[in-house]
Amino acid sequence: MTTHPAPASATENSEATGADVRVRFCPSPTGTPHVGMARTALFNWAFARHHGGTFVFRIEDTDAARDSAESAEQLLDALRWLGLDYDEGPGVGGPHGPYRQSQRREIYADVATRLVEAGLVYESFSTPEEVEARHRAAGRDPKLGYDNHDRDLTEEERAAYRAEGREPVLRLRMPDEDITFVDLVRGEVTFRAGSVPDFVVVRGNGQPLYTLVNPVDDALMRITHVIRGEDLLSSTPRQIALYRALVEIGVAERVPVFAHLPLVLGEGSKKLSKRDPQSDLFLHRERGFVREGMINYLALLGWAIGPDRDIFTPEELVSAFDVRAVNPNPARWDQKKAEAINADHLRLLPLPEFTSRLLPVLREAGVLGPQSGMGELARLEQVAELIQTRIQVLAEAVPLVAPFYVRGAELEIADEARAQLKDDAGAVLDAALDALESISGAFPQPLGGGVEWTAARIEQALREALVEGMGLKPRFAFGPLRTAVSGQRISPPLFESMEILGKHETLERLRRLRAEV
RNA sequence: GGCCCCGUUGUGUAGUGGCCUAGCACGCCGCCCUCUCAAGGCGGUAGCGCGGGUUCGAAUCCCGUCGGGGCUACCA
Repeated sequence: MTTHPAPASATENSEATGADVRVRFCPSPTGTPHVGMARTALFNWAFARHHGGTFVFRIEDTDAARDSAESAEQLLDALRWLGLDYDEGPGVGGPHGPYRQSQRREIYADVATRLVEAGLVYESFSTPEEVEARHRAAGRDPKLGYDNHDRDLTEEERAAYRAEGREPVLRLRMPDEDITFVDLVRGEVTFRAGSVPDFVVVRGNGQPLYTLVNPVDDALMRITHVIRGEDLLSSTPRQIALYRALVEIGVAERVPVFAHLPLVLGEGSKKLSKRDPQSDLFLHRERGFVREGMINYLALLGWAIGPDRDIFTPEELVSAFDVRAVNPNPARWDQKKAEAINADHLRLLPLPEFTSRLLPVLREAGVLGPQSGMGELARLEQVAELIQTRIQVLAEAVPLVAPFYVRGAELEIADEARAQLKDDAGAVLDAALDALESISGAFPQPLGGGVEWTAARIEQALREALVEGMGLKPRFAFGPLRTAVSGQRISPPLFESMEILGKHETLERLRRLRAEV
């Protein structure tokens, strides 16, 4: 853990440390939610909640060509699923709204005008081709980027360009000095003077760009800490420069504190791409990640709660989270570890809760109908108890639970289960049938007693008949029964399954397989 | 190419000069338990990128080097 000193200057950096902390999550609605994005949201949320501060959600939909309403809807869905509640944002409002950038055009236009009037931003007419040509002519690398050529154009020169029909972009004049800031994750970071060219803040058509809009909104929304991905680290000097300009014209109070989170990598040390299915948050949800498991694993991508521990609840994350303790090195998405963490959380759920998490998954899979009666739900809880330690993600419950919700006659016997049957399968089934017939299938009596069809009783009878009676090894004795009862090679515990199914159903399944061998 | 970031077992991490013959978790391997599969228990595998320094002592500090990554738009 590295702890960095508090920022020195009050005007350059926020001193907020308590309830005055304000952070934001501000994705642009392009595509489906990404796990890296989810982690960024999570850390911002945890930081705000830890300090008792404010978590702002803002939608950066300034790119009409790529943004979509469906994507914005998915963002909301993702935050809702993870339980990352925000204090200000779309739907809940707040004192600094609106919280969709597409509704803030006038604000940006106004700020741009003031920036121009203050001489902090200037009109630039150069085309990329002209810039490159000048670099070549001067013997410089043509890929250097903008050359600050239009910084000091005279009124006449500008008029001449306009006469050609050119529409200028607006560029921010970068300061002629090193830009240094203290990153909460990385410590002091310095960008050399002159390494960042003057950049465009407003397009030729008057549309403001991210480079303007993002810091302007952060300033107006009084954001104190900017916590975001490392991919934005290199744009920080530009934002600081713009921030200083905003302070100068009275739009911003101060430059916020920055914290750049490590990237989330995919296989082979490349940034986890949106194309990679593992990056899709909803695919994991569909697989049966629960919110607690996803949050836990996401938090582990760059942060640790303690030396000998990695399972914790969202509440524990909030109370322990410290962005300064986030590791700066990139983290790889490890599906196996993610599922193992999720499995731990499944086991931590109280049985009734675990059962109700299973419900939508089973309905979606068609195992259960859209409506369930009391009896069906009661049985589900019994089955759930048997599988709670047997699955890592909810979707894995489907094949284990399905056999309990079909009638014996419709039970499909899987090939691999049938393949395990030996020559003695018929004899084993006969003996089992015989042994089980003698057990009463009576339902439990209210005052106790009458309960004979229990796992313990079933096991006892079967062991006597097959293991002791026929001299079979348990594994071979019960194999055919498992195939008959579940139709699967792998199933929840056999005797408990029989108990849940009841005597009638159990015997029917045994008889049915008996007839086929 | 330029600018910036990063470098502890396969993966995620603990580690802030002696507690480190480097801890934990996932993975993998083996054993135990066992009606299958899990869970659980026990054990094993594997790491400080490299080279110099500073120091009585370095994973920890410094320098260099190598490697990986990000950004380099009138996208965000």
